[in-house]
Amino acid sequence: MTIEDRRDREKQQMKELILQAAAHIIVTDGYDMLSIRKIASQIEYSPAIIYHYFNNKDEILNQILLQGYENLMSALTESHTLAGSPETRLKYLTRKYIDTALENPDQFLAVQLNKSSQVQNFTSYLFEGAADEKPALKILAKSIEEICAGQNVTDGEIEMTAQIIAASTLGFITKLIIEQDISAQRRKQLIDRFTETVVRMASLKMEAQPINSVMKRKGTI
Amino acid sequence: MTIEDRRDREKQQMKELILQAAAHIIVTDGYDMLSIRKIASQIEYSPAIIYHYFNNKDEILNQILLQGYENLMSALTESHTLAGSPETRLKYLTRKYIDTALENPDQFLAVQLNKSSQVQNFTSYLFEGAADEKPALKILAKSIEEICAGQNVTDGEIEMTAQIIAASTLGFITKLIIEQDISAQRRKQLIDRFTETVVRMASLKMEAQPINSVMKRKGTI
Amino acid sequence: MTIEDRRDREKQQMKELILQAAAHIIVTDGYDMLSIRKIASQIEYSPAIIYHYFNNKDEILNQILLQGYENLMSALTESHTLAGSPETRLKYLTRKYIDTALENPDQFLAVQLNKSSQVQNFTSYLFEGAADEKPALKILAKSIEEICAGQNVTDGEIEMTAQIIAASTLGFITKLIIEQDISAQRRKQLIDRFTETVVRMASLKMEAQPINSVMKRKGTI
Amino acid sequence: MTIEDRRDREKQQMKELILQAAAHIIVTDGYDMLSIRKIASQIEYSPAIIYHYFNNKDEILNQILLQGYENLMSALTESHTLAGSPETRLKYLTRKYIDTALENPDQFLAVQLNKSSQVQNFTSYLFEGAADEKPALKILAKSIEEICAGQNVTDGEIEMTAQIIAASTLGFITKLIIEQDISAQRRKQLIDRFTETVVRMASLKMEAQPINSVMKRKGTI
DNA sequence: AATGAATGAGATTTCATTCAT
DNA sequence: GATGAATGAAATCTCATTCAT
Repeated sequence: MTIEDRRDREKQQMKELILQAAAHIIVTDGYDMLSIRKIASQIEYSPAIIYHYFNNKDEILNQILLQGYENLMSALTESHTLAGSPETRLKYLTRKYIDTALENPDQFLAVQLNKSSQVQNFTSYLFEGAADEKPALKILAKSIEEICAGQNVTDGEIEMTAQIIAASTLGFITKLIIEQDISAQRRKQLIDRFTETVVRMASLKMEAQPINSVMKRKGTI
Repeated sequence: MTIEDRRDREKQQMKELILQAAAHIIVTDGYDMLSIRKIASQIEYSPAIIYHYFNNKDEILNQILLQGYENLMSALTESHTLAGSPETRLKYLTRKYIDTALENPDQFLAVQLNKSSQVQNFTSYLFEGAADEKPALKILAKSIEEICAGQNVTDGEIEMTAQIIAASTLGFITKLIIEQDISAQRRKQLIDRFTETVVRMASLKMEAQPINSVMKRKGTI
Repeated sequence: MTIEDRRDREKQQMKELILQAAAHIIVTDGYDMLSIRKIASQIEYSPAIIYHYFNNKDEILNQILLQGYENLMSALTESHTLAGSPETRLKYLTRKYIDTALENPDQFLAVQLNKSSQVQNFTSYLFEGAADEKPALKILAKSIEEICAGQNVTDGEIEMTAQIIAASTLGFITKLIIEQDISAQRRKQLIDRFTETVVRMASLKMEAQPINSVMKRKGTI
Repeated sequence: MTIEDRRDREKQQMKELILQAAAHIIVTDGYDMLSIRKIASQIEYSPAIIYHYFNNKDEILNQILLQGYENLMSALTESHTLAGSPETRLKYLTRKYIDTALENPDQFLAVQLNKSSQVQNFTSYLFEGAADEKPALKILAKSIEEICAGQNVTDGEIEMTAQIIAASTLGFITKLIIEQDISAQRRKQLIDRFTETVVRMASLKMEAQPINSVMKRKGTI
C-alpha cells in the first residue's frame, strides 16, 4: 500500500500547489484574471497537466473558495471558547473574524460575494433557522444570547440580530478591502470602533433607557 | 429642429437600450461575463453598431455604474429633508436606501463593490474627513448628530459611526441580494430589524445605562 | 447652363477637398493608415458622403497618386526648357526633381513604389522604347544626348543611361525620405554630390578623355 | 535527448513554415495585407496555433526582415574577399547584391523600404560616419577607395560616394522588382549597364584624366 | 506523470460600404 | 447633397480544453 500512499500524497501535494498558485493569482491580479495558463506558468508546468488533477477551471475555483470558508470557520470556532465576559468575547470574535478575512482579502470577497448556489450552500445565513444550521452563526447567536441573558428575548430575535451583525461585519470588511488607500492607523481605529458597535447591536433591550435622553432632548419631559 | 430632436431621442433610446441590455447581462451572468457580443445579440443588432453609440466597452460600464450611483444619491438627498424625529428620519433614510438599492440589485453591487479607482472616487467613504466631502455620508452624519444632540460627541466619532453604519448597510444589502432564496416576508422582517439596529448603532452615548443591566447580570451590583 | 456649371464647380471643389484630406493623412500617418472614416472626420463630413464623389477608396487613392505624378512631371517639363550647358541643365533637372519629390515625400513614395498596373502605366520606364513614350524619360534622354553630342552613342545606350539615372535618383530620394534623422545640412551635401554624380553617369564615353571633351565643348580648350 | 531534438527540429520547421507563408503573402498581396489569418489559412492551420510559435504579428514580421537583411549581408561579405582589380570587384559586388536581392524581391523591398526605427537601425546608412558603422557600406567604401588610390580623395568623399552608390543601387533594384513586365533579357542588359555605371560613379577624380590613372594602375601604361 | 501541439470559440475593435431618409 | 444607422467581414489576440505521445 505504501506505493499507492506515496502516489496519493504526491497527488495531493500537486493539487495543493495548484490551488496555492491560483489563490495567489486571484489575490495579486484579481479574481477574473485567473486563467489556467497563468496557473501553469506560475507553477512552471504545462497547462495540460492541470487537467490531470482537476476536471476544469471551476473545480479549482470552488476548492479555493471552500478553503477560504473553512479558514474563516476555524478562526471562529477557535476563538469562541475563550474566557471573559460575553461582550469581551463578542468583541474578540468579531476582531478575529475581521483579521482572518483581511489576511486573504480577495479570497474572502471571492467567497462571501459569490452567488453560485454551490458556494451559497456554505455562506448563506439569512434564512430562518440559520442559527441552527450554520456553525458560525450559532457561535455568534450564543454570544448574543449570553449578553441578553435574563432579558425577555426570543430565539428568533437573537437569530436575526446575529444575522444582521454578520451581514454588517461582511459590509465593514468589504469596505476595508475595497478602499485601498486607508492607512493602517485609520483601519485600526475603524476596527476598534466597529467591534464596540457590534456589542451595541447585540444589546437588544437597551431601548428602555436611551429613549429618555431622546425625549428629554425633544422637550417631551 | 424636430428632425434633429427625433434623432437625438432615438439615439438616446438606443443608448438606453444598450445600457439596459448590459445591466441585464451583469445581473444574469455576472459582472465579468459582459461582452459587446452578448449585448449585441441581446438587442439583436450587430456588435459593430454598439461602437456607434459608445466608444468602447468601458464607456458602457462606466455609464452603468454612474447611473446606479446617481440613482442612489438622489434617493438619499430626497429623503433627508423629511420631518419627524431624527430617529424616524434615520430609519426612513436607511429604508429608502435599501429599497432603492434593491430596485437595481446587480447594478448596485456592480457599483459598490467596484475596486477601480475611477469608481472609488465616487463610492469611497472610509477615509478621515469623508463626511465633509461625500454628500451621502454627510446626510447620514447629520442624522446621527441630531440623535446625539446635547451629548458630548466629537465630529470624529460621528463620522466614524456614519461610516460604520454605511458599511454595515452595504453588507446587509449585499447579503439580501446575494442570498436569492429569501422570501419577501423574511426580507421585510430583516429590513425592519435592520433599520432599528441602525438607530441603536447611532445612539452613541447610551452605554451609560445598558451597562447597569450587564453589571446586574454579572452580579457586580 | 450656369446652374449646372456651379454644381460642377462645387462638386469639383468637394472632390479636391477630399483628395487633399486623404493626401494629408497619407503624409501624416502613413500610407496604410488612410481610411474613409479618417478622411471624413478630417473634412468634417460623414463617411457616407464621400461615396457620393468617389466610387470607393481605391478611386481616391488613384487620384492622389495621379496628382502626385502629374506634379512631378510638370516640375520636370518646366525645368528642361532652361538655358545653359547640358550638364548644368541636367543638374538642375535632377535637383528640381528631388526637390519636388521631397515636397510631398509620402505621396512620392506612394506613387513611385506602387505596383498596381494602373499606376505602373504611368510610372514604369525600364522597358525598351520607354524614352519615346515617357515624357520624363524623354527629357532626361535629351539631356544625356546633348552631353554626349559628337560621340558615337546609340539611342539605346542613351535610353538605358536615362533609365539607370532615373532609377538611381528614385533610390536616392527614397533613402532621403526613409531615413528621417538626417540633418538638413547633410541632406543638402548629399544632394549636391548626387547631382554631380548624375552628370558623371550621363557622360557615357568619358572613359577616353572625358573631361577634355567636356571642356572642349564648353570652349575651355 | 533525441526526442527533444526532434521536437526542436519540428518546432523550427514549423516556424520556418510560418515565416515562408508570411513572406509569400507579403510577396503576393503586399506588405500590409499580411494577417495572421492569411498565414494560418495558407499553412492550413488555425490562427491560434501561430501564437504558439510567435508571440505576436510583429515578431513574425521582424523575423522576416532580419532574415532578409542577414541574407543580403552575407552575400556581400562573402563576395568582397575576391581577387581581381578593384573595378572588377566592385562590379561583382554590385551584381551579387542585385542578384541576392532579386532572389527574394518582396522581402528585399519589405526590409529596405521599411521606415520603422527598429528596421532602420539596420538599414540606414546615409548619416555621416556610416562607413565606419555599417559593414556593408564599409565594404563598398573600401572598393571605392582602392579605385581612387593615389588620388587626393578624402574619407568623407569616399563615404558619400558609397552612400550614393548604395542608394542608387537600391533604386535600381526597386525598379527591377516593381516593373514586373521586363523580360529576362532586358533585365540582364540593364544590370550589365548598371554595374558599369557604378564603376563610373566610383571613379571620383576621373575629371582630370580618369582612364589614364586606371590604366596606369592596371599596368597598361 | 507530463507535455507540446492544436483547436474552436470568443474577446474587442476597425473598416469599407450600403441605405433609408 | 448629406447624414446617421447599420452591417458583415476582418483584424489581433486569449482562453479553456483535448489529445497523441
